[in-house]
Amino acid sequence: MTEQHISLEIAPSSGVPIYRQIIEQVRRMVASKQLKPGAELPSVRSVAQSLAVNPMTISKAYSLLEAEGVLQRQRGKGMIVSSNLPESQSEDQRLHLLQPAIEQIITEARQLEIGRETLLKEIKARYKE
Amino acid sequence: MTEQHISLEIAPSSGVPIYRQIIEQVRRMVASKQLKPGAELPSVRSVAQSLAVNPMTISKAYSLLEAEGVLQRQRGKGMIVSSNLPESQSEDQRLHLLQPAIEQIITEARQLEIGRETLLKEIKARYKE
DNA sequence: TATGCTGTATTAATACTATAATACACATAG
DNA sequence: CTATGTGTATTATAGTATTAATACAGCATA
Repeated sequence: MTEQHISLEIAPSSGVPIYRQIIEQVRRMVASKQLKPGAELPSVRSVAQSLAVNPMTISKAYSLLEAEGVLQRQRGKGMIVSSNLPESQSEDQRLHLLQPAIEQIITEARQLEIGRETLLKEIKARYKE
Repeated sequence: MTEQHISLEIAPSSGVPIYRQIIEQVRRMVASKQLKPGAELPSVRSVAQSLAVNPMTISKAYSLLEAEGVLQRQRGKGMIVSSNLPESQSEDQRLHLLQPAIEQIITEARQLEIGRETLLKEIKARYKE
């Protein structure tokens, strides 16, 4: 079964549609090779159950990821990460996927008049690796 | 007229409803006193025009902010920042409003396997104050 | 008083998001 | 073959988001 045990999460009150939150998470995990080409994704029904959402919502996310080329469908089995993906993502390329979040947090910090050093200090404190 | 010249922005492709983006920005500017109690907000129609959006969408945001107590309506004139707001927001309190964005960017960085130092360096480079 | 500015209400239409309950074709393990 | 597991399609329903075109009441001022 090769359980990858990846965990998908949603922020119910964020305003971002559930299927989009799923898509973005899978995209990031594929880009970082936490999900390698050929890896199986958890089934639509299991994700739906653990997130307490409708299976069709997860199916929609998977379908769009398939259309995007990130996933491949295996009839009767499940979804796997595409085997023919653009070459290994360098850290610079992955950083590109993080840009929107960086722009967002800087905008919010500016509007809150929270200076750069305070922001950096806060992230340093919260980001345990 | 006391033009405050505050600028509201939206990210059309973010999935977050426009009226929620407006609400969050105003909340932050009020918390940081960039919008002080009594300050006039730009009119529904002017914001709608500059964002190329329907006036009712902005009106909805303003109405919800009024219900929340952040804004007060002046019939026939416009919206102003409430005069009886909870006392001055300390930086700690403002930092609280930033927590969701911090959680979000750390989650994304982890999924992209971008380490703390890389993240900090990138923010430092982008945040010019 | 007339003009022009506020926010808002109304009605209608459209689109998107999500849920629920079924059903189907396919694959695989027993 | 049977049972169970894939993803997906269908139909119906609901709530939300957004737009459009009007209209109205209140305020300010020339």
